[in-house]
Amino acid sequence: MALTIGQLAERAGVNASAIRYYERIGLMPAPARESGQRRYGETAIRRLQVIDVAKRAGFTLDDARVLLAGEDVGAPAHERVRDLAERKLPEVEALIAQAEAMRAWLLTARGCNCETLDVCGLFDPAAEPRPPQDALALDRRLE
Amino acid sequence: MALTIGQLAERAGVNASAIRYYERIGLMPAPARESGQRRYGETAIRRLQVIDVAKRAGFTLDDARVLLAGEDVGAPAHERVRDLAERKLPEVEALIAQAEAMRAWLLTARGCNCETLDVCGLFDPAAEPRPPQDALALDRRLE
DNA sequence: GTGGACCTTGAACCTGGGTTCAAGTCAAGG
DNA sequence: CCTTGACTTGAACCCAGGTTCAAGGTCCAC
Repeated sequence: MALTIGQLAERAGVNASAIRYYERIGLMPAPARESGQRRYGETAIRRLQVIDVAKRAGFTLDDARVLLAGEDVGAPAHERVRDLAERKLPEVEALIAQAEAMRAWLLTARGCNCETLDVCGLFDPAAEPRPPQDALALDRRLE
Repeated sequence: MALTIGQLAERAGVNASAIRYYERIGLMPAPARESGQRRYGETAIRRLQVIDVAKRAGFTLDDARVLLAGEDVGAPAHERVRDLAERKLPEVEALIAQAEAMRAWLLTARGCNCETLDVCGLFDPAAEPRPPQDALALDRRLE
């Protein structure tokens, strides 16, 4: 029933080295060991799933730690979930706005007829793709 | 008429160290020098503007190099602009789709009532924020 | 008792787009 | 002469989220 790190990695669809990394940064608890090797229970799978979905929802691993830390203490999940979601929403909306501006610029750019970039209005400093004033740091973890 | 790197930096709204960096990676040409110091003409300002707008439109500095390299050779700009825009559009559209999925997930998450993450359907592996099949590397340079 | 598959550790490396630092050069002004 | 300020260089550092590597331990079957 107890899983090795390799088995857990396969079941959860992540890399074994990522699991060790999560342990290092305090995101996964240090599991029991048999002759030095980590042994995981079923709950570890769910925990990795939660981390994965949280990442894809735009949270950092730091956010995920907050999410999971309360779980260990027995605090109701919905408070943490709602709180984090509320905080992340404006960031995601800013990201969308910015991406839409990029898209608009690119659509215009497809019709460019300029001989040189010097005369191309697309590249004037006032040209569209402006970040919506608050630089968000979401970008780094979307893949 | 000739600008020092500090003057150019101020006029173009970038950091002097960024200009040196651009020179290092072949994005800005090495300018003439007076007793060891870089002296720039007016064209350098425009070039930095082009780089800035290109970045904001979602291009990498590598893309910008392609854009500008043709300029130096005298090739018509519109071909490069259109080409790059055409290539970048699907990436930006994928980014938008992904961000919209994140947004939808977060909106749902705001209504979470679960006692524990274990039972929360939001975190099931099939839960929404899925990248739209092609992992795009756009994320890293949006700010 | 040996081969191979798996596990362990810490440290170094990767990406992109720069920034920061130390140590040194140069010209002008007081 | 000495200071001040802007410039020069190469190298190291920053962010997040891991991956990769070297050197070694362990388990099981053949």
